[in-house]
Amino acid sequence: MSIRVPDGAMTASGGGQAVRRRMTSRELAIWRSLIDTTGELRRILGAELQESSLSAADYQVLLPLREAEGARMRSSELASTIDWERSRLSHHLKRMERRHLIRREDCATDNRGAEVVLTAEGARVFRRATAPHMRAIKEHFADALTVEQFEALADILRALHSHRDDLSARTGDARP
Amino acid sequence: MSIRVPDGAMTASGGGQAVRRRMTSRELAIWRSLIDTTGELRRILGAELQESSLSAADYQVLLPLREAEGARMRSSELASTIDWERSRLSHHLKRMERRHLIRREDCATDNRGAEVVLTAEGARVFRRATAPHMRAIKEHFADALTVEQFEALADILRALHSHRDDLSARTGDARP
DNA sequence: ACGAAATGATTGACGTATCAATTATCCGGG
DNA sequence: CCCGGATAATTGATACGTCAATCATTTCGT
Repeated sequence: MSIRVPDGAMTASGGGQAVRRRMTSRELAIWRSLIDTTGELRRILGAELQESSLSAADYQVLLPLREAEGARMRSSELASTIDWERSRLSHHLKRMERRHLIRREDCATDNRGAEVVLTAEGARVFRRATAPHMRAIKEHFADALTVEQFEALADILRALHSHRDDLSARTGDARP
Repeated sequence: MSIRVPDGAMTASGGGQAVRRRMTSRELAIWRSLIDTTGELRRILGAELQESSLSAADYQVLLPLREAEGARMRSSELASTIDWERSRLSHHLKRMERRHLIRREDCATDNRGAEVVLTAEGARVFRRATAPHMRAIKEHFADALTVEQFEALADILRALHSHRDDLSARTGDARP
């Protein structure tokens, strides 16, 4: 295994024109492994969080809410902070409100708007979930890698980001 | 690139005892970036596949089915091939059958069993989806990385795998 | 000041994922 | 032979994500 790749020219991230060579089966295998592995990590971490009666989605919502001034945020601001579609957030807040983790109030300065407020219950559940969640991330992810691997991964993620930016700049489709 | 690793003590993957140090905020940030980035890639690739009227899940099911002898497989074999829970597969097959992508037949040698059969329609849709899907993976993923980054990523995924194996060996919980 | 376009947020429909429970069949020990 | 446990697969309940459509309010151009 491990084929010598001619590396025809450039790999985007800074390069100009499109890349012509075909994807190798090794690259494809790495892609699949990446998707499978991160998928499994998601699943495991989600299951661990569940023991604190929170889903990964709940956690994502509660995290910025907890940091916010007065533990409250405009719904749309929250959506853009965690990069969710508005409707997704709306559905999710409904479920979280039913469980008394958050509360929705009308916004004083804009009658269309809604404010999401962290409840005492929500804060309590979140606080209890944090340490075990961090421990789980450490156990299943951070403890697996060397310092060098972390740096390499950060580099790879940077490359993927800037590639994505290049692509959306080229086609001019920033998704709302 | 390719740094000599001092291998200070252990980073699980082969090491014995637990690691005591806390997770750094940088490691946490890399974790979040990994999850976000792969999540977005999933989303993008899923949306692209949709244009061929397939979901990512459909594709995962159809891929091994297409390779199989006679384009048919025992349901449980399919499940373990793609590492899905049986009930997940069952639900999904019901939906795919409704769309005439697959068909279910009784198994001749085991009356409990079911065989999943790829239909002509299923084969056709899958065939048409393949090339655009590969192109999308290349465009959004493979084209972003250098050869060195691919090798580093493969190495990282290997480390995560063997770490997971260590963990489940230690706690003896192979998930069924 | 008025009406059209933009904005903030919600809803309904549908597909998908997970868990627990259920049904039907197979198989091996007594 | 037959009974109990293992195995194959499905079902129902519930939570989650996406899309398109909707509704109310605000903003802006003229």
